[in-house]
Amino acid sequence: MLGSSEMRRQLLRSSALFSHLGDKEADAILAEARVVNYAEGDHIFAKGDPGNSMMAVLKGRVVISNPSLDGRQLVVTIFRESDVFGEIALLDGKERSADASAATDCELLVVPRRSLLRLLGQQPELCIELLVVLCERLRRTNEQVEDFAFLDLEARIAKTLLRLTRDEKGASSTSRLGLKISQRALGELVGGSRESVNKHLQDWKRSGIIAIEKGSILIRDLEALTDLA
Amino acid sequence: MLGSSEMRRQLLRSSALFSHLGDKEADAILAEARVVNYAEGDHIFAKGDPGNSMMAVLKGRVVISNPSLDGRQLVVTIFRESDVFGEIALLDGKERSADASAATDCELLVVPRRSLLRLLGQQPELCIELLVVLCERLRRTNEQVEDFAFLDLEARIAKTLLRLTRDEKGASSTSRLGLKISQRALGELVGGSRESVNKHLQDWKRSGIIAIEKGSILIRDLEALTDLA
DNA sequence: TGAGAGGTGTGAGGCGCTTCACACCCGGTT
DNA sequence: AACCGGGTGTGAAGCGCCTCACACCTCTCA
Repeated sequence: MLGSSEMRRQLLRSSALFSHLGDKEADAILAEARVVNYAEGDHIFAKGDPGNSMMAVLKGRVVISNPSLDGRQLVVTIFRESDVFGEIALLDGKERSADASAATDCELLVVPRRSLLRLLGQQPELCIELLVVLCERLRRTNEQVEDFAFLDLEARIAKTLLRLTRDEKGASSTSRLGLKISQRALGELVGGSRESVNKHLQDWKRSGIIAIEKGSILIRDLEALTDLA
Repeated sequence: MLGSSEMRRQLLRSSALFSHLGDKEADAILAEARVVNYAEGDHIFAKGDPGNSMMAVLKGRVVISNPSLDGRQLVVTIFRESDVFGEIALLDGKERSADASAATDCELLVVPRRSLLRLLGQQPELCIELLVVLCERLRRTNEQVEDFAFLDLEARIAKTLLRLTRDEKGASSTSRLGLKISQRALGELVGGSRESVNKHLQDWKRSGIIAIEKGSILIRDLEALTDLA
């Protein structure tokens, strides 16, 4: 257990937000943060909950989604290792603005509101780092609004398909661009029905743009897909 | 001109973001900021421009909109006195993410990137203030995504109608809730066509929810409108 | 082995919204 | 006067997407 404290620092710094922290600051956060495990499907927090903590993903996937009155759902984002989420409610002290649940088994670092606020007051650098994270978030969300306003379902599917394969296979060296996702889940990502998603995928399969095998989607003509988006 | 420096500080502090600044800090910003005037309809910046400044609205209205390829437009927000905008591009140093133009004659305080960044590093309080502003922005944008995903055009019109009257007449004491806006502009706000907007307004007029006179929309049954949204 | 759950494929019908087309009204211009 | 541009009102046609309904496939579990 001797190396444990250094290991924990490394863990913390694997998140973009905390990557520039010195040992002292890292320890300050770690002293008050807890590591929590969730099993696939677990509820992490719900829209409307008081937001008194922020999370960093250490392992696994977390989906952020918005419930609608009639039971439908819109998946807003999927967070992975080294991402940080839940900052909004934490910063302004209001309610959580969306649901979060574990898409896979996962491990989260939970930072309580108080600790982080105190640290932000002392660490302008961390503060600026967080500003940048929020800016990125804002750009993505703005783009989402734009997409809903201007793009039809087909284009939105194409776009998110590309995005998903991009950051899924980011560093890995898979020769073929493949993607394993249920059509219902894809529908929730793009704000469409499962049936409509299926129909577009079938169209694309017929034109040779994609192939579907074993519940996985393979992209055969990346260029054509990019044109659609 | 003796009182000018104190007046200028007051001007700066009228923006929520800068309201807690001390004299020294206020002067530091003011020394490098310029006041610029725009006439109604003027272009302030365009999507894709390099973002090397941030603006605070001192007088007038600024519309932030997103252009689409086919010439349509979506109005994202309308900023007014004491609002701040353009922080995103400033903070991450990338391109402007939307168009900005003057909805009325207006007066803006333009803060250059360098000055603000330097100040942010020295002033944790300002930094946190800015974080809060960004959080609010994010919440609004998230809600917009939600609205596009779940609400039909009618509900979106109802909602923005309510919002517009709310913050238009915020402090003023107009007995009747009225609103002067062209139906085309309303369409751009809600992401719909001018014709569709008109048809819904006519429906509402027939049911006595609103009245239309002289190009102005009067809300007669606020409750009914709230139900629709 | 059979039942049930969850994912997939596909057609019919319907609703909401867009586009197009046109008519009307008003205020300003020449 | 005649004329224009901009805002408004309205109907017809069409398309995109949704819902509903149903068939099929595969995996898991009793």
